[in-house]
Amino acid sequence: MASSSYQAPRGTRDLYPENLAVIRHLERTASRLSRAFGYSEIRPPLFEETGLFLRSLGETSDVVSKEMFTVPRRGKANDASSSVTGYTFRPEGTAGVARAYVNGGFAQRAPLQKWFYVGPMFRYERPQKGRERQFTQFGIEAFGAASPTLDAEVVDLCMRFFEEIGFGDELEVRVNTMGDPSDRDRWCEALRQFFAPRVAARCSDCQERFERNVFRLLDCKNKACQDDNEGSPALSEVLGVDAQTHQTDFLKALQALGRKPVVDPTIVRGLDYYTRTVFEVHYPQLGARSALCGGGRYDGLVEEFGGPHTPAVGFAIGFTATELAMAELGLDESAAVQSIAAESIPVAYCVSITPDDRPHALALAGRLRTHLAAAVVCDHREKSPKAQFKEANKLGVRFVLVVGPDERAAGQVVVRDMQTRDETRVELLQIAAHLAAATEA
RNA sequence: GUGGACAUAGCUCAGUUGGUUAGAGCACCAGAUUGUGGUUCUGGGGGUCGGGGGUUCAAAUCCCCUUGUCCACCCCA
Repeated sequence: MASSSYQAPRGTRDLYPENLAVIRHLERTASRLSRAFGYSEIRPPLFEETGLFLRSLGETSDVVSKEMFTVPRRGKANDASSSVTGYTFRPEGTAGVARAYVNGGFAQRAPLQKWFYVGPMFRYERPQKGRERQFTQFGIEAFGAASPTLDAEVVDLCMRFFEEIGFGDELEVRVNTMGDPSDRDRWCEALRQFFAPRVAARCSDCQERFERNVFRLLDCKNKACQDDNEGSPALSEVLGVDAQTHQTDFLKALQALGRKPVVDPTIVRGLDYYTRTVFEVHYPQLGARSALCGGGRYDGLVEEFGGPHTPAVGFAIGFTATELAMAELGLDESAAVQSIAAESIPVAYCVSITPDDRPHALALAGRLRTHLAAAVVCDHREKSPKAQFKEANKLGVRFVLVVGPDERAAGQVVVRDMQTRDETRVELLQIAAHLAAATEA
């Protein structure tokens, strides 16, 4: 189908100029909002030692067990003195950022760090609606504070992001707690004891989950399995006092911020590092892939990476699903997006009448570029004057500058305003000032 | 990894029970008397009908294989 025999790798897409305005809007909003909340940008590498992700995400997680883009280490592959077996393109941002936090010595010299990042992530998955092998995430990570008010502020920042993009009441924040590690261990044990005698009667997926991650038995969509969940031990039964207090204070703080979270016990994040607060933001109309954002607290991760015990909380927003939701709500054509698209429209097109005029039109464009903020272009395809006007119109250019034999003889240029169709003759030396003034008005 | 649908021009798609040089709209390029745009009119370029094999006098159309895409499951942003 394509004229080229090469195609973009499965699960990736080319972002052409015409599609980039929406993405830029998301990037700029992320950056502006993060700074407003006191977060600074961090850029860790796009790939890390494979072991980093094994350690942080958990070897049984789907991400690690079947979705990693990994390249083997070259040369010293058999070097037993090195623990590095290979490198993996980051499937998520938290692990790399936490590693950078430890390596930078922040835990000792300035424990409180609030960081954000925007960039590509990679997962070797079967692509489908809202899911790609290379996708972009905007994430924030706040280290060094254990207070539930920080959890609430993080959720607020997340919601503010969507509000700035133009979302309204369509979004839903769902929150839950995973407890502290000891709570989770107790809960896990209780669940295993509860389900061990009955797992054989459940669906094949659940048999898998029982071995891999018992928590997931709880959100199985199979009706029979849901019924079977009746009477299973709840985390709240084994939740420690500290984690419990954290959760109630977190909810209070959210209310103080005017947020109305839905407490949803089925939110059990798939990654090992979460503790206490977990949350997701959903756009329910999106169906299968309705989660736009996932996040939570991970108080043990920094320690896991060799740093001192450091509480931390963060989230990641996926642009792919966000773009889909935006398109559904018409937000991809918002004034903000259109104004970004307009940035790449040239302000002027220098038309040459005869072949002899071409070098002069080219030179005029060149001179104007140093004086004007917006782009100035001219023809390079030997088009007729009429065709040049057509192209200028197609580009949406505001002014056409006509360079012909008459104008050259007079040391002037005809400036045509494509909106009003007014034409005025302007001295060569005053064109930049003329255009600047006309653009202001 | 499992299942389903689809694959014709740059894009969106027609193509009747297999039958002559495969079409439309949009886009692109060029014209419609003298140096000027958005409408209209005329003309033009562009397709190994995803690829390979088979059935047939004849295949875009039927069969097999292959590659790719989309959708869903698992799981996740």
